[in-house]
Amino acid sequence: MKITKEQAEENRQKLVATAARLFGEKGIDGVGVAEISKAAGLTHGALYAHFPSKDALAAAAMQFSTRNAYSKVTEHPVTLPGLIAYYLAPEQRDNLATGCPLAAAGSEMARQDAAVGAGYTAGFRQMVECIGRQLPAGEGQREQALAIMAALIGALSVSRNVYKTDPALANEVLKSVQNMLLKLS
Amino acid sequence: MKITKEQAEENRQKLVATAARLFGEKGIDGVGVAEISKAAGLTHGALYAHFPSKDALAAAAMQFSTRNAYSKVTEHPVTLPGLIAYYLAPEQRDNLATGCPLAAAGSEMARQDAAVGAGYTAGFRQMVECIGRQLPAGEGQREQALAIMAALIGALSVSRNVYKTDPALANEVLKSVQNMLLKLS
DNA sequence: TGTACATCAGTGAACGCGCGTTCACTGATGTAC
DNA sequence: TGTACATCAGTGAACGCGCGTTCACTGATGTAC
Repeated sequence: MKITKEQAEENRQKLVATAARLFGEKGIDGVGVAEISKAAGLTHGALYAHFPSKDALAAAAMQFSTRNAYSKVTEHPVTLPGLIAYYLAPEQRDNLATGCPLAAAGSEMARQDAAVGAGYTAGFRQMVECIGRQLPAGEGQREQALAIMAALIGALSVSRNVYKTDPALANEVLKSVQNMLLKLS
Repeated sequence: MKITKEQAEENRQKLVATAARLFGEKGIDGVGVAEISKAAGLTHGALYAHFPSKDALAAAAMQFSTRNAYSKVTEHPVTLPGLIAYYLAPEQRDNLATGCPLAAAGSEMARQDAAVGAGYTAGFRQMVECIGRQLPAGEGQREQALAIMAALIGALSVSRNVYKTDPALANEVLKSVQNMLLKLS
């Protein structure tokens, strides 16, 4: 049963958004095409009408996630302390689905399709530039922005990894990195 | 064909060491029991004579990895700048197999068996204490150690994720975090 | 020390299952006349 | 505007494959006598 072009485009976007959410929650290798399609209200066959493979969908989902995360960070007037506090809030840690995909990705990028890794890198660069704009111009500006972004990602990642075993430690990690980064700026 | 107790114990250790290496390289969900057993010179059936499940093996491998990483860091007299430089050397990034399991784990701990997560947390605590010992005693000692360890893990993780797409950026990340941490101490 | 036998680490075929992908088919949409 | 037909998004059964796990079996080891 063919449907309108508008409906088809809507379905495509639903697939990407659903995939982005589920990949964030369970990792790319942790969700199957059947689960994604079903959650988007379609069958897996339909997915292959829009994307040639799961890898292609993963690449689209990564772009979607990073664009989303970036616009969420920049939609309000940003200050660096505000950005750090927002990024390291416990709610960010507990919200894998729509949180920052750079932290959710863990180390699995190395094992993914090249296009997915490229999306990650592009998203990382964008965030680094955003942070750089909040720093005083000068020689160490870009370097400091890189270090801050890496520390933010590390804090969120570690906090998530220890959370199940030791929630108090997970909170300590977030707080510690936040204090370290605030002292720097 | 039964073998000596010594040989059996040796096989068990070989299984754990091989699993630790392969899990580090490809992630726990990225390697099968058949591949691990074969690489250890056994069949998958033998694995189940030593461990009740793949999860149990993963937990043993995580303990093995963290113990290994810790002793590698502490076997030489440690200074904080030396530890940071060692941890953030490009060789560390390129060596997934025997590198720090805390960084290799990415964010996949949340989806693993509780025992594996507990091993991660124990390893993290141990490293934090090791760093803390190099810091001046005082109120912020533990907090600073936590932040440094999280930043180290983030740097390595991000560097690995962007490496395939942009090796120069990957090196910049390591260097930036190293400089940031050295300035602190 | 020599013999009979129980133990159990290791083998390899088999299990059910979920994976990513393919494909013949459907039928409303969009188009050509 | 009305009719005939090509298009193609979506369906759902089927594919081969690798996964974690089970199990009947093997045979040298370790032990009891």
